Amino acid sequence: MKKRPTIRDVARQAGLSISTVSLVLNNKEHVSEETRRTIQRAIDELGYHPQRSARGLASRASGNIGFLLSDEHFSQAEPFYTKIFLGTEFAARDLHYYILLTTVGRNFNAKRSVPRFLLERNVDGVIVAGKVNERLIDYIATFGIPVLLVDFEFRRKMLSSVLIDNRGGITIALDHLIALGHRDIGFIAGDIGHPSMSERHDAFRDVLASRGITPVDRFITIDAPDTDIPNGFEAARKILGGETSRPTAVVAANDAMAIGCVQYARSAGIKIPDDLSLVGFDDVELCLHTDPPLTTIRVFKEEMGRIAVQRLVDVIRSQIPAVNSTRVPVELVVRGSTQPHSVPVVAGDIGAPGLG
Amino acid sequence: MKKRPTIRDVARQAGLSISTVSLVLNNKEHVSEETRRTIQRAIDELGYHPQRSARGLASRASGNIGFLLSDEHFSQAEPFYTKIFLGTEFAARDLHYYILLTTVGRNFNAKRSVPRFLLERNVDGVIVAGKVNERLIDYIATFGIPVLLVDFEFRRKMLSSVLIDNRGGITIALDHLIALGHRDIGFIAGDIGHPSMSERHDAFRDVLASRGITPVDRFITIDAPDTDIPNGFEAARKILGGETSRPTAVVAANDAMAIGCVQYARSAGIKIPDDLSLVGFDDVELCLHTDPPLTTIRVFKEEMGRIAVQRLVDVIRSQIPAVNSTRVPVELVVRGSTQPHSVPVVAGDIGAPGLG
DNA sequence: TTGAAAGCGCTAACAC
DNA sequence: GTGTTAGCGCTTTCAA
Repeated sequence: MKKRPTIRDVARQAGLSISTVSLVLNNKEHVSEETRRTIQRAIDELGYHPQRSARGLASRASGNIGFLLSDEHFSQAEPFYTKIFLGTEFAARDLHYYILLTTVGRNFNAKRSVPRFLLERNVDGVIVAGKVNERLIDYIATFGIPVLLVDFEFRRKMLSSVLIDNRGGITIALDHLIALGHRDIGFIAGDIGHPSMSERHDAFRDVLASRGITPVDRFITIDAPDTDIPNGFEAARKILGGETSRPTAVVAANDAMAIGCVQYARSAGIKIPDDLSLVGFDDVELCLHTDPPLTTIRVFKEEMGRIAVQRLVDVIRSQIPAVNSTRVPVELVVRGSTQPHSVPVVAGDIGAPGLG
Repeated sequence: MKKRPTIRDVARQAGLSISTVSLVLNNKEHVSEETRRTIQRAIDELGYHPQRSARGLASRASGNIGFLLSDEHFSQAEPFYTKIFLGTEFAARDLHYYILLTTVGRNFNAKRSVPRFLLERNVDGVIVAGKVNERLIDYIATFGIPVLLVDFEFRRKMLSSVLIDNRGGITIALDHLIALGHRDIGFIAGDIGHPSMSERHDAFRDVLASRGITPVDRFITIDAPDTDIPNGFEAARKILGGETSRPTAVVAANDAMAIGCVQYARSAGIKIPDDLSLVGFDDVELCLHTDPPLTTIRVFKEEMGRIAVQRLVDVIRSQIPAVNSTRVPVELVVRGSTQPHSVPVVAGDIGAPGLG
């Protein structure tokens, strides 16, 4: 446990002053190349690393970024937001920041349960992932530090955000199904207050219509309170369990609900993909382990985290609070849960069921 | 963005000195109750919170705890270590610490890729989760800060650790199966270099023997390089796919491998639980979604994280580097993948297959 | 281009 | 019990 060198030691070793060392440490200008090299050599020789607390105190910047996530989102079985967090961690490392993660309850209350890193001025900016209370955002704003939303936005507020190209995802999902011959296509979603969910729903209706297919309300269920597997199961029952005709394909607003759909289908004797084609959204690991593996829309979660940190650090460093939203592209991953729609040739009725 | 009050403001407001305020902030003794109350009132009125960097600089303690995890562990599909991390986060919040997470490559090299929080003296202690390189531990030791291992330990090193009661878990798993009438019991594991894995394996053999059942080597596969689903699939094939008799029950060293086993069984036409009872280990979310849901040994992952932080903070605060290991108990969760062993009554051969 | 010096907000001796 | 004061290791004017 040898005592670590300080900036003073570096200055002495280099035969220069500590302020010049500081200039070099912070990559400031007005330092001759030679001096820079001399100091760099001293730094390397001593194995010097500036101490975070001292820097923080002197510069009034903590070097930390807060990552705020709702309890519900974090404890979700599927590590969707965890992957985003991981991405922030990687980007932060490159940019010499630390990420401080904290979860917040859905019902934010400024009188209690305030993220400590705000009160202690221990973050230079905050990334908020997923759905949170609007008051929380307002509250953070009172601290005068930049905020960036990931996979969330407010209708009435101008805030920088990193978002999923939900519309693009639904578009390629539908075009995939339509190319396979499907016309009777259902849709299931939940937690429709989440922007990603409502965007996917809106896009579903718009794109379908734009392809000349009228969305059938009976095939659409979006009132589930949450987007987990049991809710997907129930939603699937509503769409597939009726007496009347049912869709030949379903788009689920996320993979968890798609898996619920798989489970319902199995319980109801509906074969995937023979009787029903199914497309999920998000591409979480679970997709790989369903039977059959799930065709889905891949979301680059880690990449979203990376971008979020880069954007936020840009704002922190430049002090320019420009508002900008980034849509991260998605891609279609075709696995086993979709196949061409086969028109029953020996069926009693004419053509495919429910074609209209 | 109002300027935040400092300790100076509190002192002025209370009509006392800043050192007395400091004493109150740090819950030190030798302060009269009245003074304490006066100062507390001033603190509340001003909404004062001590600034982390300043505290850190003056006290040479960062107030942070490092959480070190190997890349492989973090990117695992199943959020096993993520749950542990979450637990550390919760405990840290209570104890007014922050967790700084960083991943490290399996091949630690002190010349490069050193966790930055060590170099910058930005953590007061480090929690290492899962299997890591021994040199990394040695390296951390050179910084003179306490280290605590979670779900890992070194044979030759005395280090505090929070461990799973692996032996206890295997014991209840086996007793469960034995109570159901199973005698021919298989075992699959992987990554046997991980202490938890080898402990589970050793326990399997010991406990079985202690119950009067001789472990059958043909029913045991532990040479998979990793513990994921595909490796479980392959391991299951080795045990169940042979020409000769096969076990009527299998214990998998973790749930992922158990799920691989489920998948193999399905592909081979082996029905669970009718033809084969299966017990996993860990109780990750995935267990709930297999068909049938998996009987498993529940590990209290979040609790392990909590305990780790509490232990580590104890050491940090007391400066007493006592070495102690905690075994966190586990429990049996019976779901659908186990059932009584049914002796075929109308079979051609006598008694159950492979009974010996 | 470099150096001297004044803090940043707090803790911790040490006086009183 | 409470106050005074000297730093902690750095950044940042401001001079030189």
